[in-house]
Amino acid sequence: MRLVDQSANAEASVRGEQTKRLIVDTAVRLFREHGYEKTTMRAIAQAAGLSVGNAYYYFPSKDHLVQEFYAQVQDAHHAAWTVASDAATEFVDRLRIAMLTGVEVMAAYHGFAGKFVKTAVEPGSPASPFSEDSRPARERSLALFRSVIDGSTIKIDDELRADLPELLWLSYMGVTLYWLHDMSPGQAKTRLLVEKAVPLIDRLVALSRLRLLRPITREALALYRLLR
Amino acid sequence: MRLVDQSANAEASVRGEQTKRLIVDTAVRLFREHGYEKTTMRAIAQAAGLSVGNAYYYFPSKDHLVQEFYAQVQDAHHAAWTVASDAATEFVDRLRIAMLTGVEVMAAYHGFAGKFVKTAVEPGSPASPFSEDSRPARERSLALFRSVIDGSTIKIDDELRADLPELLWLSYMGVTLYWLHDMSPGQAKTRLLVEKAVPLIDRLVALSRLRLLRPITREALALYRLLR
DNA sequence: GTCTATATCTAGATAGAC
DNA sequence: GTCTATCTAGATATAGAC
Repeated sequence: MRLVDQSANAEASVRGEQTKRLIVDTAVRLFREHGYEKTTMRAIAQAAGLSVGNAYYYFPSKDHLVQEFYAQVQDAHHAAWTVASDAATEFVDRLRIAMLTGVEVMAAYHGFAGKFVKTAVEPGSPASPFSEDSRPARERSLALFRSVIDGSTIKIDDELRADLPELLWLSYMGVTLYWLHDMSPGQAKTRLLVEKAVPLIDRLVALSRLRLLRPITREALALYRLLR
Repeated sequence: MRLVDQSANAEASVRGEQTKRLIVDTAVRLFREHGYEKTTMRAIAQAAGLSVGNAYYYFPSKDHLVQEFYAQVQDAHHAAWTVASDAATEFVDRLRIAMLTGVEVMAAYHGFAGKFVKTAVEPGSPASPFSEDSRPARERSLALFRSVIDGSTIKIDDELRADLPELLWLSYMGVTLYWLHDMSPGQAKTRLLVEKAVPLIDRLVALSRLRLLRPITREALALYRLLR
């Protein structure tokens, strides 16, 4: 009896997962094809062959569907990074590859990504890159930037080393924010930003080991830890 | 005849200005009292004794009313800064005062300022601090940070000097972004950020004159100019 | 627990009459 | 310039089927 019930529940939740997946895939496809705002909940439901109420049964709001979109971009970034970083051992090369592959996987969505950031920057929003809901995606992204360092031959100040992955991730968030507002053809300015800023970061990391700059590095790091 | 017509037009546009002003004042008051999202266009119109359509005759969207809100905060910042900075001559003091007065005039709106930033970060939004519509407010804010430098006794690298006001303004935008997400009581963490980060900026500005750091300063500045 | 259908609410935005 | 009526779309409520 109990066994049967569990089996029924298991099958039911499998069906539920499939429906959930169907909604996400349809939504993301329509976002891609028509943009975020022009894709209505009614259109998503209709294209998926479901009722609007059913979509809201699985996702409390349209914003929550964006979260799933992030996850897909995240996966694409990870895949592209894994392939492209294979042979690179220099920190400066690995960081450039990490950022450029990130920009590349986002490229197709530049037209409407601006609509997403609206909800992402709002304090308390589940779509915020700093939110609890975003933790899984954030952890994966942080792991990527940890691998940028760990796979490289760079020497890093011991104290900086612990926080560097997070700092690189933050700078990648900054690049993303710039990219959103970058209206140059093919977002060429963002690529230029990466090409030029990455060597600067590389030099700063190296400089931070100098006696002259050590105090200010320590202070900046202490402040960062205090306020994050 | 022509004279009479012009007079009539003038009177009409005066009345128009009054209506416009009435809408703005009512909207900003309601934003203050109930927050942004809970203040509907209907409520604004009703409280002002006008129709919704009339409000839209003067302001193409609710976002455009936010712009007016910014302007008022801007004015308050300028007034507070002028009073508080009077006796300060050290760059580090003046920058701290500029940032802290800014945080103070925004304090009352912390609860709902997060709703504003949603529209402000969207590329192409008139409410963006980088937009053409925001130019007047931005110019006034830039003038404030120019006065931070000009009223001080600090020695600055010649090349840095030209862009420093803009860089300080940018860092103030960063402080504002942190403040939005700062849920500590009284936004104490943001105040701490200002107290600690301002001396760091002060030291960085001083360090940038050193021979050792000059090349990297030049490069960073060149990149900034290229991409802004 | 999964899903449909439909009516309804809310609020930003617009159209057209006066 | 100003109004009323209307549209659109996110979101909710309800009632019921499997």
